[in-house]
Amino acid sequence: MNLPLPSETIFHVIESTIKEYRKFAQKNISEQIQDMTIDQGLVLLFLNKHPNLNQKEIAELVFKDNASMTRMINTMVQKKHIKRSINPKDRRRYKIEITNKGKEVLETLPPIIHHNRNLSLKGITKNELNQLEIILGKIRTNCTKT
Amino acid sequence: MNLPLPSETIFHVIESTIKEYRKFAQKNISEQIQDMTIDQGLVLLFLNKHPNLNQKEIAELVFKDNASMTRMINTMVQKKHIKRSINPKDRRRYKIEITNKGKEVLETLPPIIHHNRNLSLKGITKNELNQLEIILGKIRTNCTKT
DNA sequence: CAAATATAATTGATATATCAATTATATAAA
DNA sequence: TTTATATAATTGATATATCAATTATATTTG
Repeated sequence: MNLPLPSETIFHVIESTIKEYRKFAQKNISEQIQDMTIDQGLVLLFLNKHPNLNQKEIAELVFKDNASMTRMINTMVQKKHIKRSINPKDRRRYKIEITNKGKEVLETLPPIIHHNRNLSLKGITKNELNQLEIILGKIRTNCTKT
Repeated sequence: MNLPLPSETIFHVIESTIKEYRKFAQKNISEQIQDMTIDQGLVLLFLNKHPNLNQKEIAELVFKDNASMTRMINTMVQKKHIKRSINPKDRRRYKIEITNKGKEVLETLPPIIHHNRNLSLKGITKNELNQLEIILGKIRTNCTKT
């Protein structure tokens, strides 16, 4: 069987792209905010917009599993960016709240992220973005529906 | 600043696609081979095609850093899929060789991987793949050259 | 209602990711 | 040739990824 090497496939290109973006974005965040990962930043952004998300829902939004999310939330609580409190309506799930310190950090994030997205998408047309989304969507569907 | 949520961006789509593909591919591998990760499989494929790769070069091909690669090679050595030996021409780098056991596993990999790629790219035209590659390439370049 | 099932979160074990520091060897420059 | 610099790999520390098992609480069903 003449199997192309992994490095010759589209998956390699996809992986390489998202990894470079993450490196790039992380570097720009680290230059302005100490001890903040991209994913922790994303969690703050999601919580800010949707304060009633529980851990499971946040996990899904940032592509983590529940176990990873538990530990990630732990470190964010340690850093006092968020706090956990029991949700009396359903004692299985926590209520996650952004602290004042978390809110301060949150203030500084949007311009950095905006800048990251802008630079990394420079020169790419709306139409190309649409194409990208459609094609990737097909691949994703193939993987989940098969 | 009205920043779109991360889940509304193209990066979310890219990340989601590659993660679903990895899940899908890992599931199909695990069904046939015990205790084998995608990345370990990729390392075997690369080594098979290019036997003179050192750890640093392999790392680059599978998007790991050197530290991760050291540990990954450790576990692959433990599992007796590969072995390390000193390279007399340059005693800083190891010679990595696939063992007979590694070769046996390697035999079973290509059909599985072929199947994974085929299914996940089903219904996607050559032209779409080209588009995908070009657009992602632009993003990647923006991230590395900025 | 009581038993069975489902859900959210945690924990343990092991692997991998990441950064900084270190070791050993090779190569370049004074 | 000695010194300085560069390279390949390792190690330590901490965070995250993943799977399986467990706990606590809710919900469904008989």
